[in-house]
Amino acid sequence: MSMPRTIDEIDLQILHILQEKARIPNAEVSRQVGMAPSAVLERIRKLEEHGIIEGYEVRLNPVAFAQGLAAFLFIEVDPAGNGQLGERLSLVAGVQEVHQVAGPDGYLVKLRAADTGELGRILREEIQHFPGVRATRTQIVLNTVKETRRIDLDVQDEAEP
Amino acid sequence: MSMPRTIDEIDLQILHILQEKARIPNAEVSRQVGMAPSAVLERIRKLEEHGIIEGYEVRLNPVAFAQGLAAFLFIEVDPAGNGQLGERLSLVAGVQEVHQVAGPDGYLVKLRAADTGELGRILREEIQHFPGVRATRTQIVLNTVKETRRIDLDVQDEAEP
DNA sequence: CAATCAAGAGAATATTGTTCTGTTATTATG
DNA sequence: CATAATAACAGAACAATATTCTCTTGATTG
Repeated sequence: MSMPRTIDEIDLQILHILQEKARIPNAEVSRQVGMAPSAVLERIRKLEEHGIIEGYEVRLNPVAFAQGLAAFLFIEVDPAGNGQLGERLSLVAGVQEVHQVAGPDGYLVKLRAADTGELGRILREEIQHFPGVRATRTQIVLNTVKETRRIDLDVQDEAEP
Repeated sequence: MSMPRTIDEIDLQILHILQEKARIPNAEVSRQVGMAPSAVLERIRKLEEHGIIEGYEVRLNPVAFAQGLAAFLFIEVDPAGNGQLGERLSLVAGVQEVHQVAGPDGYLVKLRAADTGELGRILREEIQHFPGVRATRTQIVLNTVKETRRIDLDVQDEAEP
């Protein structure tokens, strides 16, 4: 039996194209990488099966949905930590990211709201009452220089998840 | 002259479908919202033209590209602020987000690296030498509970950008 | 009450997605 | 070694989709 092939140059080309514009037609990708559509399709399917491609997303303009304000919260937790806190935080309206972090211990939360009024309300009326929350530090985003999920496709090793 | 229509229920349905799975065929979207493909295509194009849809992205597994470690840096800046710092930070390998924040003033940076060794190297050999950097605080992500860019499509008002 | 325009249905056609088959190169395996 | 198994791909065939066009409708406006 032979191994299922690792990520090669052509895979990287395909992924690079998809990172630029994920809704591009398969036939167009084939043209750009110089292979038959069937071959490209097979590669993309394998990348999906192996969990290297996790999904495809549309990027929406937050301003158009009254979510123009971004903020990061650092939430310091009680020593007798509540295990459900992360889950509860992730359900709050506008919360896009919840990470458990070290140094110092706590949660880092990224959220979006319409304005500072709404942000304050969420903090005061929701998050600060969650059990396990000892203190919160809020950092409001004044200006976003970069915001992406792209991965540099040159420095890669491969490893199946 | 009549106005170019605001975001309505059908637009929200379409955007919701695309947020789930952006590479879904147009014809399938039409079926799900009960409209002709031509009509859905026109709507999607307008959403793109108006900047409500900003683009389509593939989501890759960071582990497959030796970017399994995530960290947030808070970078405190010199009072005599250097205007280029944000740009420089955004060019560092692995950096996915750079936000200028208030309270206290500085930059919040999200970056990915293979491991703590590489992270340390980036901090020591690159970021800490950038002019304008006074101090950095590093928070390493132990566990990510949620990480998305989706927007809740129910609480929306509409507003063209 | 036309004239104008946005919005969409439906048909026509260009293009693409997907499956299938055959070929080649590579790798196990007896 | 020989040969069986497998991965990877091209190319063709067909199914499905994307896209354009035309026509209709309903709303708005001068």
